[in-house]
Amino acid sequence: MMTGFEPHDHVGCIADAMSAAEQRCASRSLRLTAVRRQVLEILLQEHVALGAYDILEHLRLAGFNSQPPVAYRALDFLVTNGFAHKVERLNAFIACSYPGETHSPAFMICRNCDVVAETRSTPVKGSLGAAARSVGFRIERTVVEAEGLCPLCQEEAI
Amino acid sequence: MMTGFEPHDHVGCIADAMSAAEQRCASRSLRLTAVRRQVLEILLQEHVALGAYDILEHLRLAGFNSQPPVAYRALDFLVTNGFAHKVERLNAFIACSYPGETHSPAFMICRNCDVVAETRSTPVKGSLGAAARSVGFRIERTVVEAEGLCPLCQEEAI
DNA sequence: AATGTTATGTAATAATGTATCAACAGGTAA
DNA sequence: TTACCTGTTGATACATTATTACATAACATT
Ligand SMILES: [Zn+2]
Ligand SMILES: [Zn+2]
Ligand SMILES: [Zn+2]
Ligand SMILES: [Zn+2]
Repeated sequence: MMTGFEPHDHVGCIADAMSAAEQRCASRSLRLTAVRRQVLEILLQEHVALGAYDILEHLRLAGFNSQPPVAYRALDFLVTNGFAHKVERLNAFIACSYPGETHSPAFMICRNCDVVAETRSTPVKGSLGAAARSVGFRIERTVVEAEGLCPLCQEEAI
Repeated sequence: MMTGFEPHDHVGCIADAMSAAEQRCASRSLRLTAVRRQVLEILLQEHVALGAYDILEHLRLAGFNSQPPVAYRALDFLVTNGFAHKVERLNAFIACSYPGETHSPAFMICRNCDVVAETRSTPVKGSLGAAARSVGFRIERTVVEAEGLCPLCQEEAI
């Protein structure tokens, strides 16, 4: 059930995510405008994280003549509403692999090929949560990212 | 044993860290040069994360006429050798609270007052480690950061 | 239609991070 | 000593990432 490293039906993967986004926006009366839809599609094309300026390039190829704030706003919308995440380690963005389910994402980032896989994490249940409780820190959001080598790049490295 | 949120002997906290750094550098034949020492002292002054350009300002106040690469190089040295960490969420750096012990750090970041507390994490033992094993991803380094409200800022918010 | 709200367009700028190369200092080995 | 190697520093320029500010446009409510 891991996207990213394992091969999978990527066309379906994209279609599912888009229709999930449609429905979710409809039911919450969020406006999935042209720019936002386009940015989400761009992110869904690949399981790598794209920088805001990568997004901008793709937007221009798609006929939008956009400046940086346009990309950042669309990304902010997608992140805020759970359709995408920011990968802090890369200052870049990636489509969510589990849209519709509220969750704390965790990422595995291959330092060689830049593929990113998302999984769900439960950081509040682990040592971090214990530390937070012991000092009275109230966790609102967590960033959990692992950097390393994906299965394919491990083979190559041999 | 948590620095950052809890009051503590900060002068001793700084002195301990500096002498630990001295010894460690001596025993490993690492060169704790003037710039590196100064940057570490700057970081140790406060339990907040400082950006590279904040460091540069402090360096200039201390009589160094330094350009960006100087700060980044010194920070890289400190991070590589375990004297400091980068807080990815903030694109900023903080002195290590557990120097001398190799560890995976985790941070609690107050979104209101910017105080950062470091604790140790064991991400490989939790759900992230399980996910990594199940797909064959080899973790080399982890980023674990929690954003929220520190005890003091929770009180204020009432 | 009038109004308030949300989203977009655009220019300029700020903040963060790198590449490059010359100069310099310490150690090592003829 | 001299020559050489290595790591560190100084300095300029450049590249990337992110935000501010303000004007315009689209949408919703009355
Ligand atoms: Zn997700
Ligand atoms: Zn890889
Ligand atoms: Zn540490
Ligand atoms: Zn606080």
